Amino acid sequence: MQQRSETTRAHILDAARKLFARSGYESASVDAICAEAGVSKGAFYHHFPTKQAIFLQLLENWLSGLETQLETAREGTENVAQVFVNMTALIPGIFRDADQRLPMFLEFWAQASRDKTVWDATISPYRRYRDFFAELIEQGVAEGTFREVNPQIAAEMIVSLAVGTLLQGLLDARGTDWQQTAIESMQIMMTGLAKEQK
Amino acid sequence: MQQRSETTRAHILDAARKLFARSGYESASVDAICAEAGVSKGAFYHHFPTKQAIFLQLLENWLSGLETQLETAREGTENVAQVFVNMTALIPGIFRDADQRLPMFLEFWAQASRDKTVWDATISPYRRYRDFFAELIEQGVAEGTFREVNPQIAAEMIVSLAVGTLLQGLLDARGTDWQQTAIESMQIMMTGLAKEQK
DNA sequence: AAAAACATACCGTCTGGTCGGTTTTTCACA
DNA sequence: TGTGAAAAACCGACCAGACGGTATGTTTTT
Repeated sequence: MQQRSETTRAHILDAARKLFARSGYESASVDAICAEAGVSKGAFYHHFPTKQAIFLQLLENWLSGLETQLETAREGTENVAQVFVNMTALIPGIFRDADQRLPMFLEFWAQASRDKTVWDATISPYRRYRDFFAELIEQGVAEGTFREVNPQIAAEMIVSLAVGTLLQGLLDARGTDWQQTAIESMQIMMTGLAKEQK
Repeated sequence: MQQRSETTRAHILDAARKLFARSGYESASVDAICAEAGVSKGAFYHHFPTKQAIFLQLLENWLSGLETQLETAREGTENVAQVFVNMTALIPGIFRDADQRLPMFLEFWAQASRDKTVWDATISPYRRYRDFFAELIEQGVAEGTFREVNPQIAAEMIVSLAVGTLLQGLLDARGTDWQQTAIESMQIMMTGLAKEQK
């Protein structure tokens, strides 16, 4: 069986995620990752060709996980309002993970703006998120829930709001109740998008 | 006169800004910065005690510049709507600068989440931005322009939207007209905040 | 026994920072 | 205004250590 191999690989990935989050991509040395994982350098380079490869693997894992969560929120719903209610329920979990992952996320983006390989790996899931929300808005417009807004732009606005709120939550963790801010921001935005005001 | 000294210092700062943006904080070596600036390593360490010091100086310069721009947008205005109109006019300039500065900005935030010194330098100007918008919202509520929203939360929403839009504009530069998105997002948000709907 | 998984010693390179020396600027005083 | 010495500005060779990656050997699984 290849069980030992898979365990080792998982240990390395986990250690890398921890160290990237703690000290950043450049500062987290391969040696340190190996030490944290309790394996040798030989094992590391047996599983991953370069340091960047493990970085890309972590990126892939995280982004596809997020996508799954989003699609789950839409599953089985018939109107748009219901989807956004479901998404509100996701917020605590997202914030819980964020502390661990966001510093790494910032590095992803910083690297993506310079490195074509990282950019490719980042941009396609990101565009899928955007399209996901654009479809949702379009559906809402068709349903009569939303005004006749441009779905692409509204989708970009949603992503901006999400990213911006997460980043502020990361930076100023103990200053505010960021979950509350996320929910209320979403409500203000929904009011701005809604067709009929009460 | 200390003119030579000041010129050298300016050269170093400018070279550092360029290289940090191009290759990132860690990858931009002191040697490379010196070469770009056309000075020696001795000159570098005569003006800045460490590599991090120059990083902090650039952060300070940028953030205080942004603050000045914001305050200019408020100057001489009497109602809140006017301020936001003025701010809209700032958008093209901000986006023009962003390409050069945002990768570095991402690094600032990534570092701020780990390094107390960088965090301190980042958080206080950031809080001033937030308070600036909170005051603005409060004024709008008092004027009767806005609904009775929580000014702090609305301010956080504005900053989130700004940061998120800029980041997307950086990442997906050629995919959308981001200035247009920024303006329309702002309008949607204003509609959500406004007291009376047309 | 073949192959996959893992260990370890090692290498060339690059890094931030130092240090002793040289050049340029400043300024008190003649 | 000229001058000379102190101070500031600048130079560039050098260092100790850390880094990503490799090469070769050993253990474990198939």
